[in-house]
Amino acid sequence: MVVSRSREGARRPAPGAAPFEERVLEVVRSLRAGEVASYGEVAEEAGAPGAARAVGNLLRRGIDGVPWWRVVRADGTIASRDEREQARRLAADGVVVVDGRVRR
DNA sequence: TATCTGACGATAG
DNA sequence: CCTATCGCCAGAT
Repeated sequence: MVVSRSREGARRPAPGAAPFEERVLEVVRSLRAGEVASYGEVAEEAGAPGAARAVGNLLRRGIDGVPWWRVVRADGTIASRDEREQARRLAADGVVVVDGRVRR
């Protein structure tokens, strides 16, 4: 039928779906010690492909109870305000960090 | 509704 | 390896 498909490609939150923020936090909380994901991967997992930047802005607010340090840039570099702290936490997780960059 | 802001990402030089 | 751009997104103004 015709209906107006103007916004056809737009990825709007499915009716009843948890808002962006909650979906993202859920993904981050699912990361276990030793696992590292990029902002882009988290965004995709959360059902918001391309929203990597928005993910960073969300974690930037500093939510507690969320392993924010397990999220790094796509190229493995650390991106938090306290790179030292993030590197320290990653190391505690057993992740190899060399020169501010996650080894893989 | 229009802009501005960034813990992003890909690309070109 | 580094800087400059440009595209994208959700939030805040």
